[in-house]
Amino acid sequence: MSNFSSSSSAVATASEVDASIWRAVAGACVQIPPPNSFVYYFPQGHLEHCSFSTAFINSFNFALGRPFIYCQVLSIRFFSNHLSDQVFVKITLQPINTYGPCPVSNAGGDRENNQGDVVLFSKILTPSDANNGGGFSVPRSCADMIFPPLDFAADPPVQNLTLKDTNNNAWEFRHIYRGTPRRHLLTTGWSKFVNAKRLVAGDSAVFMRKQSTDELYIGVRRAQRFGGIEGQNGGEALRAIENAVKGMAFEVLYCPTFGSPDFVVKAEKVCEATRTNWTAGMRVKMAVEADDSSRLTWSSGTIAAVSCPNTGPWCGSPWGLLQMTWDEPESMRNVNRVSPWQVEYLDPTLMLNPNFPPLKKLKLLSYSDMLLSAGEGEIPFPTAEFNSPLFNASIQGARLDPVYIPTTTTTNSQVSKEIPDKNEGEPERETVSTVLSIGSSYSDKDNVSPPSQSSVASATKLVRENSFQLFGQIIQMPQPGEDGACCSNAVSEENPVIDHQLPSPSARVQQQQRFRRPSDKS
Amino acid sequence: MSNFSSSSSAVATASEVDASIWRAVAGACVQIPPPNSFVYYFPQGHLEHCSFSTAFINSFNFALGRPFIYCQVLSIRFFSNHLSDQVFVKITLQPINTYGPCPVSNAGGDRENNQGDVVLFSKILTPSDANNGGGFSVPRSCADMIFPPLDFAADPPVQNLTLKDTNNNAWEFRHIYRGTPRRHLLTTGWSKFVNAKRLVAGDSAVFMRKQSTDELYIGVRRAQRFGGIEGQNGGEALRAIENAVKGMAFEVLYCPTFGSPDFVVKAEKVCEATRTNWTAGMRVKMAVEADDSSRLTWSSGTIAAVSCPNTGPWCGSPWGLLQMTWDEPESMRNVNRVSPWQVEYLDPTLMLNPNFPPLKKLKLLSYSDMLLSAGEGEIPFPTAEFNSPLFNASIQGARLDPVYIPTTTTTNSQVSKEIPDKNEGEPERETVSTVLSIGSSYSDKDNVSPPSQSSVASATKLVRENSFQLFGQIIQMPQPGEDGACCSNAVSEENPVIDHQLPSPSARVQQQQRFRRPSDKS
DNA sequence: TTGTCGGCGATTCGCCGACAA
DNA sequence: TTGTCGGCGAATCGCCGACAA
Repeated sequence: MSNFSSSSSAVATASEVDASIWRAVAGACVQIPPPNSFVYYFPQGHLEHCSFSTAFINSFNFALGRPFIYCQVLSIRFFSNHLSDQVFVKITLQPINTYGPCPVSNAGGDRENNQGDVVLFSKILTPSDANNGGGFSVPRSCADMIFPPLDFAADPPVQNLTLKDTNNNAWEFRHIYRGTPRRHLLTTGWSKFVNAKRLVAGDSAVFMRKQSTDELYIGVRRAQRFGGIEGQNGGEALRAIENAVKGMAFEVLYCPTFGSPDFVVKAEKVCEATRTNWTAGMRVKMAVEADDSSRLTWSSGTIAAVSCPNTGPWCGSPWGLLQMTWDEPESMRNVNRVSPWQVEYLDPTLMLNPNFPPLKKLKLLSYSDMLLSAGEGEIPFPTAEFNSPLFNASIQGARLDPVYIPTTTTTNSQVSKEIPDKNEGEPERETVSTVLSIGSSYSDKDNVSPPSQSSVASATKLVRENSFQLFGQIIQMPQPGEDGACCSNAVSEENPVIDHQLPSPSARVQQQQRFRRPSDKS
Repeated sequence: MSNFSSSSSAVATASEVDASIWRAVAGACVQIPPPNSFVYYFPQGHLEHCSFSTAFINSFNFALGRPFIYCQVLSIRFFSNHLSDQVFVKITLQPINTYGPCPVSNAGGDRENNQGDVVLFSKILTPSDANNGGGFSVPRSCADMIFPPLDFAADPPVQNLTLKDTNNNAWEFRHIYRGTPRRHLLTTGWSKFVNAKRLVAGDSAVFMRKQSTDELYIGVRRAQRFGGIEGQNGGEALRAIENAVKGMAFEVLYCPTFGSPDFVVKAEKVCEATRTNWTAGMRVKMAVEADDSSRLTWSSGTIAAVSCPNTGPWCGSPWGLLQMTWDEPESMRNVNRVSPWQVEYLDPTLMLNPNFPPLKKLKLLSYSDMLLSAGEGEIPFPTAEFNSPLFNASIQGARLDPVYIPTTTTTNSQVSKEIPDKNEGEPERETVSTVLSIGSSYSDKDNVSPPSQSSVASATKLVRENSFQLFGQIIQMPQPGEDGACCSNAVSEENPVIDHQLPSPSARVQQQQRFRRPSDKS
């Protein structure tokens, strides 16, 4: 390879990973659309995922013609990076130019394969897990759910476990049940693992068991650190966009990371979410994972603003439409803006229901919170990757403080300063502080309590709005006095240049949704 | 910071670095054009430096209009990455639309500041340095040149040294002179440094001393590994190109790395280099650093092909014009293509002149003067940094003094490179007749007579100035006669000895002569 | 001159209950 | 139930000449 053609991908070498293991490690919040399903591809999100600067994203002219591209998923391949154990996925997409009706929601499409086969338990590493003593405190439920049962007749009960990581390397751990009071511990082998994977307190270990084969796996999730996402090479991303615009099949690469949402979204999710009249002040919730990944919890917040660029390449895009103020800002630190399909409207009438699931405040804030907060120093965290132990040798004398500080002044203490967002170079992003209507309201379907977008439906009818055409149209500030049925009228009748309709996931589709800019006559 | 505006640069946090320290760490082959000088900016090289894929680079339409942009340097700022200690530079450029004649060479422009103030010694870490025992074998010359003198009356002579890294962190090392036979060692503190910087065998440590203040510094150069260059964010690079095309000032970021040449080149170097009629079969040499960075040596090779795109955005660009076949492919592994200004034509008539390099010209120059003044005059500087081949545990006998002074009267050329060989025992001496050495061998300044630079300069002047249409013209591929007319004349007439009887520094096996006729036997 | 090795201390590492939280 | 601590072995780390290369 020549130095003039260094095409080394940022992903380096990687292994293909079993889909069910991949999903377990990626987390329940990550939904990868299945092959053959229909999706919207958001180049803007792709570029953000590749760490392109806001200035670049907002100003570069891609000659897109539209801020999203309707596609069919051709193939999905799951991977794990050899160096970091970071999981990522390669999705091949085929742009579809025929905008037919919304594809019918494929029931169970999200869980098309035997995901239920994998039992998992994840734990955020405590300082004791990561630094001290070389052992790992196994939560009881983890031992019960994942590990083979111990022979409790023995004294102490002990066994050796062999777990495979996502790159199919085997790791041996000594699992013992001892102490007073008794508890499960991983001892011998754990320290090697921690050092080899460069884990620090705040990272997570994901223990998994395939029920069909009783094989054990261990995955790694890293806490948010500096250094950014190792996503697709920027050039490859631009190539992908180029191909997408031409209508050619293209490949994208997505690394699930907290705060970096997927930019390939099931079409029906987009359709459904953009029907809601999102307005500032609305209460919404967003699914986040519980600490042990066993279930989803909700993080609630208020829409601070609904803003959408009215010029530039992303004119009219719903991507990142909602600026949020979260009830627990610490745990949602990097999630200031979300797209409509990521959240769910909270009906105030339901909110008052005492049966509404109360928020779990405590756990989510524990380690990740400390890791990301700037001020207090309760726990000496090695936050900078620079300080994470690479070799055993480096941490000598560091029982409590693995951070080696050079002898004099060092600036490593600048843990995680929150970087102010200058919004430099950002084009006119119109902030609509009052009321916006996107699309029309509709009502049907009864509310269901489990995490489902469908609950939006019943809630939406309470919001009545003026005409706001979502995609590409200049946003009109609605008049507070106007209320009522103007919405559907305005959109469906005022605009003669409706060449494509937003595909709707079900037969209840209405004709008001416009996905194309009037000026974009294809 | 929002997840929708993650503008974190790939460079993360960094410190500004003193220019002279920066240059020492970057290496003598890296020439940063001084402020106010005139340069050519090569977007193609910039994209390659940012690890854009070849496919992207060759196909993306930048609407450049030209494959290079004439600019004036507005400002230069030197940095060091906090995490990797990697040095990089930010250059602000102002495109100049008036294409006047080639700017006159600004004498001394390369050495605008007090670079001679810094004495340096670099050493490639052996496995013992990096892994075993936690100590570092200090080459004698390093101790003599860089460290404060020990009190040799003590037993053992010992002192504590405080060195600052490029991020201004201080590191303490115990420097002791002990063992039988006596030698300099760094013991306590070294292991911490190695682990903190994540150094491995094959990486280099650069020891420096500012003569004016007697301050000590230590820098790090990493061996080539996978993972690629952490250059500018791809988006920022594209922004830069966009601005450049518009004629607006723009900023580029360059990380010196072996095999990734600078894409901001002094205008006169480009002009001069592109005057030559480059043809396949030509013999050229390229300056590379010696192991200890004390001087430059030359790597010679043959132009395998001269190729230039005649379509696309880079039509007619001289960037990467020359495809090379190096005499020592191992050390030039990632340098398959070079640009004309990186190499120097080897005129066969001069090469074979027995009086060619008067070896005693530079003997009065100090160590650092050699290194830092090497770019003086007409010597074209390459932008590649020399790194030794990767180490593995079995490599034996990596030397720091590869210069062997021929003992016969025909001291017309220097033997230069020593390639560590996997075979145990004697490393093979690669004797390359075309290799010149600039600067002196260390320590015995009075005994060694390095070749003068003037001889090199004279060689340059003999490069014939045929009409090579540089800018935008399709390059004609000359018909290279196997040997070229001038070559055969020169060889037979001047000095056939070189080809067949190069003086060998010792009784060691003489390796194949790579100049012109490899099949010749000794 | 200097890279590697075997040797031997001194120093961690890493396993263990004991405690609370 | 489980995070952290002090304690104590035991296994490294790391300093040292001794050798060659």
